[in-house]
Amino acid sequence: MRERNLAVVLEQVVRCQPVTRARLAEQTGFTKTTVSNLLAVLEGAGLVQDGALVQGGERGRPGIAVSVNGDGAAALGLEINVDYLAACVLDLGRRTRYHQLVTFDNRGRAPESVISSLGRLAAEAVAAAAGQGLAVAGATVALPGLLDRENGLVRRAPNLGWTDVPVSALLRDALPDLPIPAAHDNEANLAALAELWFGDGARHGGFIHVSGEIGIGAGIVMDGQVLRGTHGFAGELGHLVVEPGGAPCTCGGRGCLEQIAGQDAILRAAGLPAVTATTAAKPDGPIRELIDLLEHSDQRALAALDGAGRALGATLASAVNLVDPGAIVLGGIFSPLASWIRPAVEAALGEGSGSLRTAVPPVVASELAGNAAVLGAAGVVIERVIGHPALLLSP
Amino acid sequence: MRERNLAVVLEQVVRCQPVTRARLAEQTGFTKTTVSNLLAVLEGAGLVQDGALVQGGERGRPGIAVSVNGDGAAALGLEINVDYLAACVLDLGRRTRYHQLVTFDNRGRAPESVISSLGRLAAEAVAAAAGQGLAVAGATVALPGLLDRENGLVRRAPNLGWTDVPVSALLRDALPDLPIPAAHDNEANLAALAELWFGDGARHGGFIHVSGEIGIGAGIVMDGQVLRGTHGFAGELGHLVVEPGGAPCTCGGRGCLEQIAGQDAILRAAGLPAVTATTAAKPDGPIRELIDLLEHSDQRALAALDGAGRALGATLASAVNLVDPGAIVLGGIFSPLASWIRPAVEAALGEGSGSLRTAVPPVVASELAGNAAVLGAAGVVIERVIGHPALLLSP
DNA sequence: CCATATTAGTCAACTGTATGGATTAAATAG
DNA sequence: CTATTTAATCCATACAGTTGACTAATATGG
Repeated sequence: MRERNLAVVLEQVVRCQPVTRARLAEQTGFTKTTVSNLLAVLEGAGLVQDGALVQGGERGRPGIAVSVNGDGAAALGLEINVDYLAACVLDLGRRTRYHQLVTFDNRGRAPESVISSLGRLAAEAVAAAAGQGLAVAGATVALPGLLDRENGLVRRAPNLGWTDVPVSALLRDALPDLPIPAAHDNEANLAALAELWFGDGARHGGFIHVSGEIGIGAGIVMDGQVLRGTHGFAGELGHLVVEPGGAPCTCGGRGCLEQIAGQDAILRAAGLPAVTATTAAKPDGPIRELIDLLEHSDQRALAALDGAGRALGATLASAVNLVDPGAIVLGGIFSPLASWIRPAVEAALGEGSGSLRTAVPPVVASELAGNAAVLGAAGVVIERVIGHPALLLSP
Repeated sequence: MRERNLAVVLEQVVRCQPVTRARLAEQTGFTKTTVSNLLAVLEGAGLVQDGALVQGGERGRPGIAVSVNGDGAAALGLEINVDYLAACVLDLGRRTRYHQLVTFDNRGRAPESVISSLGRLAAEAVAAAAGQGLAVAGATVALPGLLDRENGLVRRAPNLGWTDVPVSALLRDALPDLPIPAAHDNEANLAALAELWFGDGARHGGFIHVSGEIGIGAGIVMDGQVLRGTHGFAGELGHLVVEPGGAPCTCGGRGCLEQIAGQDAILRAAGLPAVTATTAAKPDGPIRELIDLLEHSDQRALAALDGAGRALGATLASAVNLVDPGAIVLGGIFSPLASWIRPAVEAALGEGSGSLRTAVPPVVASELAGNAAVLGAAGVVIERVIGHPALLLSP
């Protein structure tokens, strides 16, 4: 019970950053006494902080500004991807306090080896955080591939070449011991959550975050949560069929969106060499070359993006009819390409989504681009701390 | 706090029907004393009942079987549809205690008039329930059309001819006053929930319930809840595009599934006259005629269902990739037609859903058919009572 | 047939947590 | 300088669930 109420108060503090105890009492429905007591506990755990005096009304005693303690607990986000490992540390105020990206060709390397490298990266991050007076509360790892979270397995990560890898166990061994047990989740899901917590996804209620990478994934966020599906495989937007009987796809089907609007397909259509593995936001990747072409109004490149956009929009129309999102967020490689791809997406989306709905959801570009997944991973820890502050009490 | 704990205990009682206090204590984590106290409160409210003695282990004192009181509170489900009004009363044991369906051509009638007829039906149902010693705790109304539940409006119900009707207010006036305030929801959503609570949808984890009526709607159930979408318009499966540039649809688009696998399209393809409004499970409707043809292996009819099934399956493949349901449940007109349509659905579904997933979700026929929506409506009340038993305490 | 083990349920004292009303603290208005 | 308003805290109280001992009802085994 205490646990729940601590969470309620802490959530309210986070939402309204500098608040007085009196206002918290109004908002939460607790008495001022209770709020004071709960805040005392949270302050003891280093989660909140008293600040300057603030006068609320016209006259009367000024209140004490309570805010989240930016120098107490911190969250560690980690990411394993095809050609890099990444780590970031966020404080509870959601500011980035440390960020590290190490290029690393992980294809074919043994999972144990990759994860122990990740462990070293994590240890560095924890040390760096400690140097800034931050105590890392927990970590989450972003992984590319299909996960079986119940059993702690990576079912298949085609781009890493992993099959049925017991990540949970490996991570337990490799990561430093932290108060909150380590978690892991799909890259696309975490990127979508990052959009919710750090981008402006929250303004739209629910949304679909489209991650363009080698494949095309989507994270569907509704009511502040990712839609996972019964087996955790929801959001496979890239394998919706756009051209029945079209080009064969790695999934075994034909005419999947991925084959038409995926990174390789776009590059090929634009006359650039396709690459087998690349990161979305890399400043010098093939996407950079593509953008150069686009900025010089290269006709082939423009046509490539128009075609991809139309396919993507038509597919999203299906998703909109099924899921009714408040917005479509273009992430991954689609984020830097948004100016060129958005018009076609919007056009196709408008044609395909029923006129019954008042308005077609707006299509916006993510501002997080390549860092979305790591940020989301750290965000999970932050949400965890806020939702269960009792985990950080007492030894 | 008490409220929550009452709900926890009651939920457990419902789940394990006859249970002893000792077992409840184990399952809920409360002490035996606490369970006893909470049960005393619930018994006072007429929600649970002590039964016969039951011996649990090999030896030792036998426990008292606690079960839901089937003769205490009851739930009223109501439905407004194009050509009928319906009401049903369920007890907390989920048994149907009263059921009434009145044929009524509601097209064009003023909403006030329809709702006051519904009010009379509701009053009869409450009286009938009282005659059986049941106290109706609340009611929910199933409506065909797009709802704005926040503002209590029917936005559009094309088949009823309603636009922006303030149902909430009208219902408040027309329905008898009950301890739990009346609610309303979309027909398709409630049918899906009925499948969850009264069919065997629960076994599959999450599922998509496809309602074939004049149009084709779907209720997506995940984690025991309906996926509503940001504006409450999720599940518009019938307006996913199957044939780009195909036949124009009432929604303004072209080639929507509804135009290929909807009731009218199937009837037409089978060589039967299309009808503008009919209820799925009516024993003497045009669907009955269609089934007659099918049972006599009429080639045109068989081909019609094969074609509709392939279109439906292809569309569902998109839905499966996006939402990852544990099963597809065929409801509405698809339920009686399941034997003939299922093979094509399964075939198309198998082709279109990515091979990444281990298994394509099973396609099953709903056993509830036409009554699903009313049952779901009553089910909502039952869930409400179980989730907030405190609402039925004290005056 | 009776003692013992075993399981179910209740009773009485205890503890933790939030509430309510009064109190102290710090500002502005006149 | 006093009255008023708002903020925060103090202290006694009530509620709810826990703890551990106790009673009740059955089966086992000598």
